[in-house]
Amino acid sequence: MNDSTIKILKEILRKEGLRYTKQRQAVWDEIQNSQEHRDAEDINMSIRNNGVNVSRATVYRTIDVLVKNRMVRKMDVGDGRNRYEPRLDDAHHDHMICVETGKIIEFYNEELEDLQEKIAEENGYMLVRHIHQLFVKPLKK
Amino acid sequence: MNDSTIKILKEILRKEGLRYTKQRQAVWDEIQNSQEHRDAEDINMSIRNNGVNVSRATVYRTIDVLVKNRMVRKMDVGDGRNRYEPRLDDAHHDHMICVETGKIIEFYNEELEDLQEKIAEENGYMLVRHIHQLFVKPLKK
DNA sequence: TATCCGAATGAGACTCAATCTCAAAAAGGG
DNA sequence: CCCTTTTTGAGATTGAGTCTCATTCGGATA
Repeated sequence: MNDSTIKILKEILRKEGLRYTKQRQAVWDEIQNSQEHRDAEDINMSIRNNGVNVSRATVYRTIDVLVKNRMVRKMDVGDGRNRYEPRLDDAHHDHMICVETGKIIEFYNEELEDLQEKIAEENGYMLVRHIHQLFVKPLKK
Repeated sequence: MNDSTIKILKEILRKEGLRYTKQRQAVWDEIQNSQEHRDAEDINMSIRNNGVNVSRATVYRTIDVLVKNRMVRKMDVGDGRNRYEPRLDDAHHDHMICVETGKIIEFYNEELEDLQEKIAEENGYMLVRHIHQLFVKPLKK
């Protein structure tokens, strides 16, 4: 929607040797314009509701490019459907999932990040990325 | 295979109101006798190779019972196939997965465990369980 | 030990997210 | 506008996991 992210998308596509299409723009707009953690079907439906028609295949194909280029974060909540969230200018964070309500809470803890790197190094490795989800339930109910 | 774990399995099944069957024993034996992180298909094939015939449905059904009763740990490596490992007398640990070799390394860090509980509590929740995987690559290559 | 009934099993159908196929449509450089 | 190459879309396919239901089996009881 806004000019600066259109430019960013075009730049990425150029770098990847891919063409700029309205479908790819629509997918990126849709993800970008929501801070929620949505699945592909959800994203696909919203695009359709906005009047654009993008096939499922294209949604997945575009998400792959966006994930590869760090525009979108793919998260596995453990229920078989991946969730996606925009990560433009977005600091890294992990997720806490309430097992009672399904609510997803984002968190970031510096100490935790450092500790993970330290653990990897102690084992002779360097950290590339990590998956970290805390499944929680409300205190005192 | 060995008497003590047969007893444990029987005890769990009794507690769950389930019957002791050779299929359930075969699934548990198969998981228990390997320290690897194997998927259901792999476990199923090994059982067949040992001469017992257990259906896929039964393998999954039995694994569910074993997971529920903390005999087996189910882990999501993020590739669409869950892996299972025995956890009898086994302390909790997380996993580090080498993105170059696919090797899975187990690790445990007390500080990390404490920190997660602390983070959950700071947000008004209590930790039920967590998924934590470090994707790593070898240092200096 | 034989009987009996509810539980367990197996074969294969089904689900559902995700990927693949390939003919038709569109991008974009010249 | 043309032409080549990429992209798209509709629907087929994959694959892990679940479900169905007729048949088999466990094990409590007599």
